[in-house]
Amino acid sequence: MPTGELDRLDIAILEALQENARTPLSEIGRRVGLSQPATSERVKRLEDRGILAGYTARLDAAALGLGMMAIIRLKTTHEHIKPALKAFAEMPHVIEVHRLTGEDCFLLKVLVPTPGQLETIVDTIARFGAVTTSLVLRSEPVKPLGKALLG
Amino acid sequence: MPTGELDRLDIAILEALQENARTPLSEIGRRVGLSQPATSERVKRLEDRGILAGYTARLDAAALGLGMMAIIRLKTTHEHIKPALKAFAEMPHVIEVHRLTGEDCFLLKVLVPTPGQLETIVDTIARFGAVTTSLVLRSEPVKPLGKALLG
DNA sequence: CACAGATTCCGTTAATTCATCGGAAGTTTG
DNA sequence: CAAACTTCCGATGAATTAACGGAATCTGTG
Repeated sequence: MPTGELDRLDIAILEALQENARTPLSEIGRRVGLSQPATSERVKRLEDRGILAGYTARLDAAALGLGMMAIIRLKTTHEHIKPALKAFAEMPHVIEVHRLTGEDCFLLKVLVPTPGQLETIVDTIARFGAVTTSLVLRSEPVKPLGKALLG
Repeated sequence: MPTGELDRLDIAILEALQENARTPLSEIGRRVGLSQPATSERVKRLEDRGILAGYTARLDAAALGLGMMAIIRLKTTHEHIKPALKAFAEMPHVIEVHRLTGEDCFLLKVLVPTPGQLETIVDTIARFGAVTTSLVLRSEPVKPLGKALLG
């Protein structure tokens, strides 16, 4: 069979695990119509295929005192890219780094406890180029990508 | 003690669970120097406090045929905000929605299998205002936010 | 058409992991 | 100083997962 084939059951299992990675396999199996061993085997196969890349805890940033999220865009020149990446890696509040096409070279997602911390980060990054910072007023809950697989 | 206090052990436990939410509690306990029941109790307390908000599977979007990530920014006017949010909720490829301060009102993260799908999404969103789309060339691995808690 | 090989499933059972309990040690409160 | 509280541990029972052997189905081939 081709590598990338997922049937309904696989998708349902992935959805269940994305919603709650601690749902017992017997419970998932019951929902999708499989026994616990069969469900276990499918999960293992999904892991082996690299589709299921791992399991992670969802932390509440606000409850951790990181109540402020910001998006930082950086427009810079080629020679700054490597040093910038290195600097980002060393900033614990920078939780996502994306290299982009278009006007801006990088888009960062940062979580900070205070505006002062954000200022420090922005100042550091501004050494590499032109920075645009936006506060996140509200985020919708991140969507599980089950439905995106059916199209 | 005040609600929001986390000691070294809590942070270590959260880090371990973020790295792999399926690590046995006995193993986590061994690493941080606690028994399995004590570790279990701390995890439960973190859950009750809302700090540990859940557990989720990490899926490999590329392996799922969603190899193209894009960032879409939308600049629009007040009356479009609610309908836009509703529309975003119905688009399975839109996996993150952030409302921003500044020039742009929304920032979206989308995962699509093909450029054609991206075009469809951009066209739909452009009905609400001015759209700026950037392809993501590369993403650094998302950083666990353990170190961000120490400062 | 039959038959080997492969795949995927099930039921059973062993191994692992988790939840619960009673009690000890240390801290805070009155 | 004692009572109440917290957090820990070890032990044990409950739940979950992993590892079988065998049945059913599908695939390709002589």
